[in-house]
Amino acid sequence: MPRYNPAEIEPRWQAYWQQQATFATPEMPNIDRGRKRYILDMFPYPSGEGLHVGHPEGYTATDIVARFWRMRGDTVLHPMGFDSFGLPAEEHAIRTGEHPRIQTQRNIDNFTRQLKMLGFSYDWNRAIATTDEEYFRWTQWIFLVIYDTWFDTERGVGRPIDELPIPPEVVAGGDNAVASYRDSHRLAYQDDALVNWCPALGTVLANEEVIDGRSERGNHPVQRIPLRQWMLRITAYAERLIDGLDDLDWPAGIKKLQRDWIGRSSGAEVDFHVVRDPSTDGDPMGSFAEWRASRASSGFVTEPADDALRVYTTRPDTLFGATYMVIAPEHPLVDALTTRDRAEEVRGYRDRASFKSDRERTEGERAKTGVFTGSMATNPVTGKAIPIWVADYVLATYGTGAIMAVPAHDERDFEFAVTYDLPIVAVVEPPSDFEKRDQVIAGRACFVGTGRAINSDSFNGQMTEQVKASITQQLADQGLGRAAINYKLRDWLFSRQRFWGEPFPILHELDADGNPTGQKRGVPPDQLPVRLPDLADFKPHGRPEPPLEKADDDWLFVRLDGKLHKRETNTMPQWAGSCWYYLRYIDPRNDRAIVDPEKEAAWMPVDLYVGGAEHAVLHLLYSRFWHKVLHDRGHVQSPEPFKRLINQGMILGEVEFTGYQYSDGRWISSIYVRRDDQGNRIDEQGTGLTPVKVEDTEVDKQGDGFVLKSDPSIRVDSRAHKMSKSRGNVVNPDAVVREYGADSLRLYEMFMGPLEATKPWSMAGVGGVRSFLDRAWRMIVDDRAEQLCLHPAIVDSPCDPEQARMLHATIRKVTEDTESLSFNTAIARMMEFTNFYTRCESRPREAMERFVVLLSPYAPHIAEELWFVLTSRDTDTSIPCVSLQPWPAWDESALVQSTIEMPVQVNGKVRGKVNLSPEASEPEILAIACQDPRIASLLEGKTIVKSIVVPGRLVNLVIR
RNA sequence: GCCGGAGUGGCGGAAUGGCAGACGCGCUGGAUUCAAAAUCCAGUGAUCGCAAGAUCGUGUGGGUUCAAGUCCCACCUCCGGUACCA
Repeated sequence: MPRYNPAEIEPRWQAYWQQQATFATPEMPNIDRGRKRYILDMFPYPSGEGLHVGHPEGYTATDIVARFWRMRGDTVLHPMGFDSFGLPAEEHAIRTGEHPRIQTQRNIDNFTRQLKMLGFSYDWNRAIATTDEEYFRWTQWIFLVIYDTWFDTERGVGRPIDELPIPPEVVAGGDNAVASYRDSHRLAYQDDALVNWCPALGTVLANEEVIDGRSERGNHPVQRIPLRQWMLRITAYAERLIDGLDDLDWPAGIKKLQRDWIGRSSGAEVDFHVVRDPSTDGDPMGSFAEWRASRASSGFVTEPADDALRVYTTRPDTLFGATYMVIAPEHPLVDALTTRDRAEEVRGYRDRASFKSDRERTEGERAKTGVFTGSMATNPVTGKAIPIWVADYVLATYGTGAIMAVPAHDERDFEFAVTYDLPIVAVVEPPSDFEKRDQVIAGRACFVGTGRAINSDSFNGQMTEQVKASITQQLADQGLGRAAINYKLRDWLFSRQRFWGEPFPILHELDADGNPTGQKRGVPPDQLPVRLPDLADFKPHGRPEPPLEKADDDWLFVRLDGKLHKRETNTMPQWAGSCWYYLRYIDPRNDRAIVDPEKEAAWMPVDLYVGGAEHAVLHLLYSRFWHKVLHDRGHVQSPEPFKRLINQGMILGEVEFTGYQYSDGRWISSIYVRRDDQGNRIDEQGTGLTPVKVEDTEVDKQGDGFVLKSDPSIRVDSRAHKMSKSRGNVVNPDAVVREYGADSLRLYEMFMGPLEATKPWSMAGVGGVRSFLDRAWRMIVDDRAEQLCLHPAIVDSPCDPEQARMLHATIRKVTEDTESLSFNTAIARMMEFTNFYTRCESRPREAMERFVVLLSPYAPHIAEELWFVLTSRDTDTSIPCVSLQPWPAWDESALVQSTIEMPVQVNGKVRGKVNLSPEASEPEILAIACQDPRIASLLEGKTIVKSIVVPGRLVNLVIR
């Protein structure tokens, strides 16, 4: 019996596509550039759990778009690959001793099987994995490009390191001085950074991988320790990364997220001269010279005057109100500024602050704490001495690590000043409608807005913006300050102490005794890739030292140009491979370059990029940064990698009903509603408020919420949650395909709602789209016949006008909705089509054929099978499969109706409907509307004050 | 706290300022069946009414408009992100 049987149809057509290479992409889009489409998915990390139903959501969307544009005659590049370096494979290796490569390959195979099972039209010949040596060879090569680049701030571009101008005094210092000068300008450099060391994971993490002082992965505690790390100077590209966003067709929210993450602010740097407090007899415990030296090594461009403490502020206009200063506990000048009598207290405070995790610092009330250093500084405009405090509400890593505190106009400073009884001087007059205006002026409240300057000498009366400019200018004239721009973005901590990552292509020079000379160099490109060594033991040793240190000497030591070198043993973070994979798909087997320049110019940029919003800042910012470096160095033509971006929404688990017992205005207990093996209900009293699962059939609507049918005192809350193993609400795509078929899974995920919305799963909904496919099948196939053959209602005669209207309106709606990625409404329209035509006793073949073509990007397997039946392809082998059919066009003339129904409103309420010709003129429409008996009776005895006729839509009569 | 996004039937959702609830799920009734499944047909926002129909209805309160789910103002709730960035 030829019933619709996806289990039989789907593997057969998948094999056919593979055999016929239906979706192979040409090397070059050999037609004009406007007709190429690069449609990209965020490639998955191949986890041991296999595909999650969230993956096929974005993948189906791009697959529909790819198939749609192919059918419209464009040349489409639609590839897939695997982001296969990553922690879980290494953790598995540590647990089992099995090499990560083996498990990774197994997972890739499983993912590939699952992706093929869903019928995606990827060009599998272009598949890549970031763990392939031939792939990471080029990841290493790009690192060498970054290492070989410095950022020319004057021109705003990255340039080769040998074009870096060397100041004469550096040249005078000899080769080593020149080398370290260059190193300090490279986009990839080593630095002693305060890093997030996670003892449980045995690695250092990026700021982005730490959430509330715990690791994003595994939720382990994270400590801050200083360690020599590789950094990428992404901050040099901050401005370019902001500017580049303008031309991108990305969701406004994501652009804003990136802008805020980069966090550009403009203001001024101000130098405060430091004086000792004459009331204390202490001398400083460190020297300014030492401090200046330490700042120089961390890349400061200009140095403050000898005895100056430099701050950054966005509000230089409030300088007259700066009544004290604060430096971060980690500020290098803390010792130098601390007087002997304050030493013990300051050291105690600093130690406490360093032991606090980020979580503790930000937890709870966040009450401001701090200690006085004993030193004073001179406010450069008032000339008054103001105290310098140490407090952990000032961050060492932003600005200069020190601030001028203006308690009258900054809420944090205000809070601190109140706590420690520091003076508060208002210098900006709040507008008259500001509630606490008088309290602000009296120094008893805080105002952060802008206004007219007061208590500011010659600046009094000027508006904030003007004062900012004038004070900055005055400070610059006196050499005490200058306009400055700051970014929240920090340089990218790029090394990891892991085994399962790309080794750095860097060699450290050793002297005759085997000690590092401090000189390093890149591995010559012809010696790439630097492969991972064979390790017998993957276990971390609990020290912040990379596992590759355990490698054999053969791997570890390299003789090059007569000198012995030790390899860098850190590995790159998982982001590295995903930073440029979109380029490799264009030319995946090229062994001379990352990508052929001609092909890159022809295919880039990516026209549509679909993936989860969790990558809004990290992956998408890192990728853009690498792309811009490659662009500056002439390796790619496109300035930006991803022209259009769409974030698919998260898929939640099925809606759960949860019951609570509520009494006397509070929760008294939770009620467990469960069933035993025999299906009998078990009730038990709990003590806490443990969530209680309730069957939805036991729930009754009452008022605003739900109650349990059997016991209305039990309130029921309905809500969908994130899918998680612990909640047991994870949906497995394999199981869905087994029960309903891949086409149903694809169609359901697109039918759930808008692509970008968060939406809960519903297995009944999958059944719904499956029954649509069943109906579509029975519309065309005679499922009662013995053989696979056409339904007897299929006829060769043309459509009647009504059928033609349905057909062409459907073509139009599906075309427009597919273009705008409104897949849910396109599917709804195809359902209407099917409902209409299954009621027709004769179904013209032309309508059926075009419908199947429309369906094919959405449900490609059943479409191929129905196309096969409709076109008798078994007898006429010249007919190509439906995936290669041209997309149908609609005929406007078929959409024209002889009469249309028009609602007639009286005073804005619909009171009747009239049928009339679409060409009727306004007076005609009005006349017909007033003749309608119901309308006429309402008009009796009234006058029409106004009448609105919207041709083709409605009539509204305003009467009195 | 701040920044995004969203609040529409029992549920997922649809609606260029122009008939609110397309399409699907669920539910109710009917046909078919020995029976069930499957399928097909009809109904399904609420209230009132035998009916024709009437009134109310898109988180809350105001406003603009002939006309508001849609635009404006204020507020509430939920979800996501972020966290002392001077």
